Amino acid sequence: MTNQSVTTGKTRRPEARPTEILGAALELFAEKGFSATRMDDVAARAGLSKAGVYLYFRDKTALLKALVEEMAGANVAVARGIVEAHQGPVSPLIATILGFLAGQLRHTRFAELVKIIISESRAHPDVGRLYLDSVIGQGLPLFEGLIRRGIASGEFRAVDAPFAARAMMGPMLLAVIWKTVFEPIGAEPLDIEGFAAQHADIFLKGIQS
Amino acid sequence: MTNQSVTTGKTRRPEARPTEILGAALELFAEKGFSATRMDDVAARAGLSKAGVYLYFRDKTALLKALVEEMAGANVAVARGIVEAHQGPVSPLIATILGFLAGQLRHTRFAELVKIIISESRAHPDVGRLYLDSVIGQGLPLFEGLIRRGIASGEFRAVDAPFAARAMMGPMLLAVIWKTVFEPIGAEPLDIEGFAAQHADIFLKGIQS
DNA sequence: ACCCGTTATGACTAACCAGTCAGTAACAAC
DNA sequence: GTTGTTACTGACTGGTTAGTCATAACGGGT
Repeated sequence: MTNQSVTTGKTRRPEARPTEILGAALELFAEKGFSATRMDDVAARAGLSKAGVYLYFRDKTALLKALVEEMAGANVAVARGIVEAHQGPVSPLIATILGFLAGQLRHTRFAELVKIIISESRAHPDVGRLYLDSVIGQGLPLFEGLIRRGIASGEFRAVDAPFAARAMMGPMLLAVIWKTVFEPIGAEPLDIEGFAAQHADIFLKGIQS
Repeated sequence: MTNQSVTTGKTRRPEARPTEILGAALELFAEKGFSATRMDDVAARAGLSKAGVYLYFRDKTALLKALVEEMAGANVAVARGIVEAHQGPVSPLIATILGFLAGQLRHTRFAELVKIIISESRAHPDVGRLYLDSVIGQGLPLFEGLIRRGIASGEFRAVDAPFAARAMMGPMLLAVIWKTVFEPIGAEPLDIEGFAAQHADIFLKGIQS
């Protein structure tokens, strides 16, 4: 509307900046890790100067927080919607969720982001807490509820719901670490979707009544 | 034999140094993380000067490598011994191994070390590779073999052994991350042994034929 | 044509820390 | 004692980089 000027380097496009900067940051964080990424790099890839980045984000950490909020927020909302809308036996839903998660790990930067949070949470506890509150604190109760539903309906035997929910997520975390830590240094690639399917199969048989 | 002088600060004790330095390093790495630990800190806690540390270890990385070799080497050897000596049905052995691992996570710095390897493997790929070769590369085949044994004897159904072995370890990795990443920033503590037991129960029922 | 607020930048600073090196203290041998 | 060797240290260097600031370009409004 307002600004139809050329897309050349030096033009100013205030509204587009934050998105561009976050895009650049996400790419670089995923490629090189958080601490190895210099603010100059982010700026360069976003097409402005380092000082320019600081017009839109207070901190290097603010970049990471924004990325976590963005990705986490979206995913949790989707998951909550699916879970709450679902009727009938929960087993297929659990399998679906695990498959969906596997797809997310393959096709988005979700895995890399989780790995960064794990690596940086000692140096940046607020980021860790943000993830703990907005992803784990939302997601785990959702899964616990699902398992409780299954127990109540007689579909599952009486396992400990918090433990079971964590056991359900464990292998997905392993997939994250495998992909982001060990594949880059030479481990043979893991077929995440196949793995998730096999895990769902074992897990569901394991809690079936 | 040779050196019976006083144990005062400035005396020289060449034989004891490496152990003392590694001990200090392990404590500090576990407390503050690898990059946040300064060589001066390690030196101070070990009771000598920073330059002194460099008489015994080439690098900061060399400290980490030595720690990984030490802890990993020991654990894998034990596991291999137990697995190879075992006769009869493998289910109880798998439960035992998971319980043993849970104990190790609670009572040693194993979890912290794993977390550090995960965090630092981008900046120090040789450490990552060392762990990949000496722990994962040794441990996983061991568990895969166990599962194959169970399948062959009719104890387990025909699951994919590599996937199943990873599904078996996934929740233990989650315990590592929970303890070292989220508990320090305020997550409620996880009863690792209870969790491991519940997981073993689910997992074994899940692969039973 | 000229403002003037907004958007942008180059150049700088301040802090941090792994790793080095020239030199010192302790001990052993004689 | 004196000398040679080993164990050790204080003080320094060099490289790195997040965040700042004074100054410049832009462009819409009049």
